[in-house]
Amino acid sequence: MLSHSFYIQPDVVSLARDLLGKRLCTRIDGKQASGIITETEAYAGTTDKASHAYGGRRTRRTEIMYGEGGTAYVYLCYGMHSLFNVVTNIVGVPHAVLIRGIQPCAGIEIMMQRRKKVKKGKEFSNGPGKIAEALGIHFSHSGLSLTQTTSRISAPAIWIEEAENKTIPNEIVITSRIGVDYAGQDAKLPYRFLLK
DNA sequence: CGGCCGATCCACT
DNA sequence: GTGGATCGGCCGA
Repeated sequence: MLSHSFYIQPDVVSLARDLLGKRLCTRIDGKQASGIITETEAYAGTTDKASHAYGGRRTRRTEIMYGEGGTAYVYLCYGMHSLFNVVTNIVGVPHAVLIRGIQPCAGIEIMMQRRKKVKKGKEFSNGPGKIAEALGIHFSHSGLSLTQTTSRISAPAIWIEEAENKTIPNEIVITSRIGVDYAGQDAKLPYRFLLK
């Protein structure tokens, strides 16, 4: 499991890149599931027009981002999708990384069950709403620690760990972020990272 | 309190 | 490529 020190790194953009190839795991409703992170986006806090925390905006929803790095920021989008983000940096700096894609690893059966509307053969983990649904992550999980054990179980409900396979830098594709046209010039920033 | 909108997904053409 | 689903959050009055 990645340690607290990983999440409090000051550069959210390089941290987003470094999350590629790591394994995102959940143990929710007694079911374990995991996948290798294949797509991320960095959201750079108060100076980033695409961020919910742009301009220092603080609300009950965004308050989670102002907390210590290493917690989950999950919010409802379009009235029906939960989007999972990793909060980074120190208290008071509202940086976050949106997880947009995984390659299913363990618990594929339960993930397909959770995404049962999708016909067989269709992709079911290549978008931020899809991966949260497949992994059982809900916006009510916002604020959960990714590093601290809760109650008697041996791991958090959601955590990230190193994977065996090595990420090769030249297999990483960098583009602008998706769905943030409202952010003006900031929509063009090279803050999206994908594994080929 | 009313109204608008969104870090999306899916079905259909 | 287009449009509908669907509702919490945010803002202005």
